[in-house]
Amino acid sequence: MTRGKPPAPGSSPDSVGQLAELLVRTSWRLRRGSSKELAPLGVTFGQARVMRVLARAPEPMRMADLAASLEIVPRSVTTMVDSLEEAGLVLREVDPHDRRSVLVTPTAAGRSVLARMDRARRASAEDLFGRLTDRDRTTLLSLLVALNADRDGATAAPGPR
Amino acid sequence: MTRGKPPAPGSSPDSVGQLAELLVRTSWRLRRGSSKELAPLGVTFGQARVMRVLARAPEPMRMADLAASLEIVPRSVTTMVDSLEEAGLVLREVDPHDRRSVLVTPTAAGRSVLARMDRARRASAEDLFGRLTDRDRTTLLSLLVALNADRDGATAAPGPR
DNA sequence: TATTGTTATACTCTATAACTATA
DNA sequence: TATAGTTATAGAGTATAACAATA
Repeated sequence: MTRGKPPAPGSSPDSVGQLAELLVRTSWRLRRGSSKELAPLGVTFGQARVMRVLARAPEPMRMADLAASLEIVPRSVTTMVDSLEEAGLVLREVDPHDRRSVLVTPTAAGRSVLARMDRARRASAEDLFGRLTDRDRTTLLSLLVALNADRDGATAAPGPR
Repeated sequence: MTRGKPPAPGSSPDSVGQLAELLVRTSWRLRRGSSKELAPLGVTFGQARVMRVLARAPEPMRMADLAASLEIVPRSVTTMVDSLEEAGLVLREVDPHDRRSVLVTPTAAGRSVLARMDRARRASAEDLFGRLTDRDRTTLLSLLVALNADRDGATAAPGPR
């Protein structure tokens, strides 16, 4: 279990513990802030994430791919897409190539709301990250990328194991 | 809305958006990993956080202080302490100085389980942060501290506003 | 048989509001 | 009146298992 140099016996008493606590706390703040800004638009944080992924995809996405992309279980996507569909922001279609699959596409209304959602999301993110210098933000970004590196390929989705 | 230099027109298309997404994703991974390691001990992630805060406090804590310290609403603490009390890990006592308040203390059993919880929590954190060098971890820590800085005093608890 | 998405069910965490008991 | 903690209620998100339709 001796990786790089984590278990250095007496150096840092609980450095990773502190990191973990701060990371969770910061993320939670961000989520809370975003939720508050997104509420007037009638979408939740999770639904906004779905829309963002859909907007970036060049083609309609299958439910399973959406789940993998969001790193959540497929069941969770069902509920989110249900809500988005009810709100008229996305469209569910059967994949003609594989009739088991469902393809999700943003509607015109969805694309129109998306801009406002992005602005709301960005406003709350800016509110948090705005207090860092450009350089610090770049550093933070690269550290987060490093933390997520190996896994993106291997353990993208939680999956029932 | 012009803060430091966030809205620099064409520099970073969606740097804060990326940061936000990665932060949430990383935190979620950490939480999922910790939950898995804590499950055999019969405690949830939130309950483990409560125990950690209690263990660090020099004296028994009131429910309200616990809530503020965890940045959650008092109501949420009630459920967590309920579970911990049922499991015999903490004790609820009426504050003799103010009989409206409830003081929470870890029991002997609680303190004994706490070591194992900390080990479980740390194992999953190490699993994530272990891939960073000591220097990078220090950098990340200071960035996270900076992100949480001003607020600690001002908006510690979400509070009903 | 395996896979896709769903229904069914349950749990954690959160939030708001109303209530009780103290102060 | 105000505060501390609770009950009551509701909603978001997650997980697991079982099922129907399709491959």
